[in-house]
Amino acid sequence: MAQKTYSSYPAIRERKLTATQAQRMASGFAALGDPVRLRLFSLIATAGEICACDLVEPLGKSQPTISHHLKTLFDAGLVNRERRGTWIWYSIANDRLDDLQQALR
Amino acid sequence: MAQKTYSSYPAIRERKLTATQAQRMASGFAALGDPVRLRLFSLIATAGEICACDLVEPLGKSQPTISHHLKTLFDAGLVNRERRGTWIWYSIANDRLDDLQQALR
DNA sequence: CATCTTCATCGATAGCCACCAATATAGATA
DNA sequence: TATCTATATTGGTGGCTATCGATGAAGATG
Repeated sequence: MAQKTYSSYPAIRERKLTATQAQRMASGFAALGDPVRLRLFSLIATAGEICACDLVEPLGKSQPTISHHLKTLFDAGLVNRERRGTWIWYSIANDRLDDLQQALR
Repeated sequence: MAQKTYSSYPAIRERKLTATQAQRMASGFAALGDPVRLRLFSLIATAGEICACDLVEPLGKSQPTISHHLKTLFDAGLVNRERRGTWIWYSIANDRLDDLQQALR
């Protein structure tokens, strides 16, 4: 079972956020705040898991640009990454996504 | 009853996003992707409605900076704004927030 | 080892953004 | 009209970020 690296947040409508909570939440939403990353995220999510090699062509961006965005998603804790031989497979970090979703409840 | 300006999005785990959907969603998450704005949003949400004059001091930023962030939230469709005499009152745009929350379902 | 493929990193550029001081705008009040 | 208060806008600066071409690193294969 996957490790949970981020703690849950209070519902934004119910409690005032501390500066620290806001910082962590913001890093997640900022990662989702780019259309290329959202589409990457959606491609990964609907595929279940997917090779990075299949994420370059659909968005019409260069390979370094896609790699950069995947790193941003990974650093924000939103996706998992696993090397299998030559290829790297991405999947959604469901706990992190759920935390962000619950924060907007 | 409030007008709904933004349409709902598909659940990000279920369907691939089009470029247009990703663009609109991203504008919402980008607005939430800053700790100062998240704390403003949380202050507004927990208050129900709140005067802009009460949003400057809690965050320790200048009045123009707070005004700038409030404009960003407003332009992203996340908050409502209403003038009452000298003061301006802010409240959460619940439909827009719900749409973003449901997108992460 | 030499080579091929996949992916990440580097270096550079252009555009965007957070922030503040100063100023403008608009409503209230006298 | 003159003045006060609340809020927005302007102008400027420094820092971040999206993007790409070129290059590097790491695994696979012969």
